[in-house]
Amino acid sequence: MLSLSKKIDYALLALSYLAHKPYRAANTKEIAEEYALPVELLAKILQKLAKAEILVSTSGPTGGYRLLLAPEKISVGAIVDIIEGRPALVQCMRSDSHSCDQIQKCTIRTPLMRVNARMLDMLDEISLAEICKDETESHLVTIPLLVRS
Amino acid sequence: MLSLSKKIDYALLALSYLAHKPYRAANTKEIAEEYALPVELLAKILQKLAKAEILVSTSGPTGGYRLLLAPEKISVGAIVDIIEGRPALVQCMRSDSHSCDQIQKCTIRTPLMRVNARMLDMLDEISLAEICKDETESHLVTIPLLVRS
DNA sequence: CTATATCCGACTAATCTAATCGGAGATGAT
DNA sequence: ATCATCTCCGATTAGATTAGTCGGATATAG
Repeated sequence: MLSLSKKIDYALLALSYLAHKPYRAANTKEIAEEYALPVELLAKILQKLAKAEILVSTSGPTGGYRLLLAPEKISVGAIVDIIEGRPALVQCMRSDSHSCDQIQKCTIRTPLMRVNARMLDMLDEISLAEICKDETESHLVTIPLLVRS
Repeated sequence: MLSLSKKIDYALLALSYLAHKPYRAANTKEIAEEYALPVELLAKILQKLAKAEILVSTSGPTGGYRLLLAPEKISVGAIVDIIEGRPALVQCMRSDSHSCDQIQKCTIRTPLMRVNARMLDMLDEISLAEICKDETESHLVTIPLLVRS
């Protein structure tokens, strides 16, 4: 219910990891171990991101993935889109299934589409940079506490 | 993935039906037939809404449900909350499960909580009245097309 | 040529959601 | 008073979605 899939979680974690290491390629195993994620699953996620040209991949030893765009240029909406397809509040708003089961008397479709649009807008407005930056913010919370005494 | 459950759909349909008939009680069967919904499932949904004092119920023949509040006073967020519990973008933000599986190195928790809060705010801002009103609005779209020739 | 990568489809397992079933407790109408 | 028609509630089954696994192909640095 209104939750992100684990795939999206994993994608965000991996992307934030890569955003912090822009100078070199990181491979699937390395990232999976960092966050204790299932390697094969993460692999497929990274493959999709590479195919969508969010990441570049290089094969062979010393290979791995690297961010292709600046974190500011990547939106959470785009990531969701790539990995799970465009989300929809209700099934009848998905690109595949056009018909509301048998509900032809549905009176709430139009307003719900507006809500749906608001949700998509929200996701598009959030950049990967925003998802990454808060390491520094939580440091700003921690350090004063250490300094206090 | 970021979708409402059918229970929520059914709840919104039922509530919009009741909003259009404020003068009398409607029973489960009547509403279920109107939208071709499974009766027993709808029954449980209405029961929850009644328990949460969104609806009042009266038993026996001629009984049924009636809206207790004006549609403007009921938010979609509240309905979601009653039927499925407070939604959360990721599991670790739910009131029950406090711990991120094994991911202690999670770097994205704080920013995601902010996104989560934005989503909840959005749901709280949308009233049942908004979900109901668009019958008239979609008429405003249709009529000019008919008038055109 | 070999070890280490990405890549990709098909499959199984686990979880979550939808729907059904059985039966108890009100209450208005006859 | 009893009967038909409701609400009410827990337990269970069925179905759909998501998570995770497996086997094998292709690329490449050393």
